[in-house]
Amino acid sequence: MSKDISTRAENYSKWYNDIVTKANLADNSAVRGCMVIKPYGYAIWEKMQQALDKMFKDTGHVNAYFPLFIPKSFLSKEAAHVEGFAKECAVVTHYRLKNDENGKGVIVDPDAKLEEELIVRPTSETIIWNTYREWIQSYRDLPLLINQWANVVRWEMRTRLFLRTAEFLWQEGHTAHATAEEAVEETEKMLEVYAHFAETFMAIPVIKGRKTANERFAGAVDTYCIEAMMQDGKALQAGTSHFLGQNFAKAFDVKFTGKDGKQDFVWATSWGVSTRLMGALIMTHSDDQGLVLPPKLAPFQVVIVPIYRSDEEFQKVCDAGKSIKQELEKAGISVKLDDRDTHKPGFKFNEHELRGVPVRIAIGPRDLENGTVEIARRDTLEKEILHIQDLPTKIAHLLEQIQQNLYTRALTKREEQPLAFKQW
RNA sequence: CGGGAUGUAGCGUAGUCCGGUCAUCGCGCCUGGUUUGGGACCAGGAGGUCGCAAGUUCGAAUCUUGCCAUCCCGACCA
Repeated sequence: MSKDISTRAENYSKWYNDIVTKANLADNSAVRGCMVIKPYGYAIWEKMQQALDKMFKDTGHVNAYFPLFIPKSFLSKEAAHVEGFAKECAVVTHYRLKNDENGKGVIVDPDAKLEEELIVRPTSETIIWNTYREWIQSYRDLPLLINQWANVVRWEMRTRLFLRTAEFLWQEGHTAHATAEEAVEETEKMLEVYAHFAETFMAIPVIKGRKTANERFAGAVDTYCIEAMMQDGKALQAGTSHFLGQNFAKAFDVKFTGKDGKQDFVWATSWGVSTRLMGALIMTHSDDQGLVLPPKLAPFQVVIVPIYRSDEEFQKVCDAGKSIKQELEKAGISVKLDDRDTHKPGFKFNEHELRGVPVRIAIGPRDLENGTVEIARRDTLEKEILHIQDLPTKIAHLLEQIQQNLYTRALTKREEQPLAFKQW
């Protein structure tokens, strides 16, 4: 609550940081610009991954994994690409440490210098297209529709938790096609997938657009993106999909023989979303009480808080809580029973609000007598009393309503924003 | 990478200008008891290289220099 976090009006940036850290999503680490994603934050990311991964697979893609390291020479094969990334690359120059002869600790062993330096991938086009050369000979090998879940490193000067970190998690799709038309179609299709994901799962209305020439991805012919409006009136680029033309095929000499027997370079796309989506999620829905999560991405959708005085009451309300949990789970709702006896109910109420749990159920002795519970929704902070037997259907409905309300609310906010187009 | 600010216990802070029992207070943490429908109360207790490193000085949280980190504004970027 305001006891813990700044308000948006006071200091928007501080409010954002407070939510990330106080809701236990992530923290800065000992490594400059790199964050520790904590279990609760990672659970949200896993939810996003699951939903996206399914959408990728439903559109014909498969997952694979390519190396973290890229030979330096690869990066320079596509001129615009290296131009774009050169300034923010971490470079591996040695492969061994040794004890410092003069004192404590270890030093880099000068004898263990790599013949060719390795770049920690800022993105994987080069290593992937170098590999595709071996995989693609014929039009029969196309299209090649591959996605990778990975971490990448971009040595950013100014970092912010989730929004811009030196290392971040993402997925990168890399597809190869026989024709330009097909590749453009893929680029547009994946942008649609991202837009659909943002609106349906994250409850974030997005605007689809195309980047201008100098905003384009380094090495792309055309860059499409989805942008979302944050509560401070700034737009956040939430996902990009690139039509790469034949740039990388030419750089890595990836040709295929068509039905007509003629050779041609392969057409390419790449597309990605990152842990920055977490930042978008946080900034779009949260309020001065803390995080607000859309039910479809909440690690648990419902929390049950037992209220009791004696040990005997504790047993009774917990038993009731357990059976409610079971009934809700049967209805496909994820539930956590907060049966910690080390914290008071009021403390738990505030904590779960701070962490954005969509629905809270409070159950106490009074409820046991009446066959009711008190439920509270996080988005509006409204409470009502429900009969226990109605819970599965009513809560399922309520969760849908919250999901919808968050979207509508975000859309309204966007429309009310003055046209101050600033970007993160 | 340019401009500005900050760094004292897990968190938030007092003290820094005017060097000298100054390491303050709150939250949190631990123990015991009473509590439990919106962040409980009482009593006791633990916890600190004052960001790091040099320097000035009889003496440095306090002054000087360098470094590191974080935050804000900008440029750049997913």
